[in-house]
Amino acid sequence: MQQQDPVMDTATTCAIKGIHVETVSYVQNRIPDSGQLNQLADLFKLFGDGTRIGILWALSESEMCVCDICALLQMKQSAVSHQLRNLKQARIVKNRRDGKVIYYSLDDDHIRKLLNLGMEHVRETN
Amino acid sequence: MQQQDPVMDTATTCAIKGIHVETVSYVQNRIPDSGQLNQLADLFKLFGDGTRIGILWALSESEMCVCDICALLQMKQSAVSHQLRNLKQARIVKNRRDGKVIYYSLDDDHIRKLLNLGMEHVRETN
DNA sequence: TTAATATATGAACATATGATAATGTGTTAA
DNA sequence: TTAACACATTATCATATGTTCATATATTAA
Repeated sequence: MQQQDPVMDTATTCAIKGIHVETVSYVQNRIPDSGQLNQLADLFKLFGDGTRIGILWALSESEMCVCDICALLQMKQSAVSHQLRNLKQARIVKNRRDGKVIYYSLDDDHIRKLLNLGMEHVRETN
Repeated sequence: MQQQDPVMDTATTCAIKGIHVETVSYVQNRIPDSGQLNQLADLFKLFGDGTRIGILWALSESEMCVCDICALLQMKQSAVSHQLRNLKQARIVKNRRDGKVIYYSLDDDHIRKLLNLGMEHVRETN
């Protein structure tokens, strides 16, 4: 995109007149539809909590059962179970049953990549 | 990690007795400290909102001023400004002033990679 | 200096979210 | 079948979060 001067445009919802019409339409044609953007936001939302990130990072190291995670992260079983449910609904984790025990693991290798890429950014901004 | 049988352990915070001691200590040695995990969660939290994802994706296509974003996403100037502030504090976006206009852009190429990687996952789970 | 524009900020409010307690479900072993 | 265990679910509550309205700040042009 090249630089443009702001121009007058009366057809905006916000109270402001000077928008860069070319930029806006350029971006409009390249941005995903709001459905996909919301799905993407919902995915990241699940990464946006300290305890869930703990669970995910743990599962990226090894398959674990619910009470292993409780012990590791010092959380109540109920809280862990609730979060695992959220993560499973979004297909971020999967599970298998072996007798009374249910083992959880990451569903997809994208998850591991996202964790690592995010951590790279965190470590660089320190 | 090899499979282990659950064992009895009375020193757990949750009410459950059968944890895989080896797994838990294995993971405990590999998981980042809670400070870093929280920083990582805070980063992803900012990606976990539809309007912010819209802003970020837009900025990944082109530098834009505040009112361009308002027009593009049909949002109030105030709402956009608040979110840009959050994104800037986390060094996810940066800005430059040119007269009365302030142009925003992504601060870092990690951001673009995270967006793309996340979208890959979204598209595959559909 | 004053008016107009672009953006930022503060307070208030409604909604979303995560943790908890209590209870329910499913599995195994006695 | 009964008890014990691992996990899931429901309801509730306190807190976090995003948007809005009103107003403040900064820059430019007249």
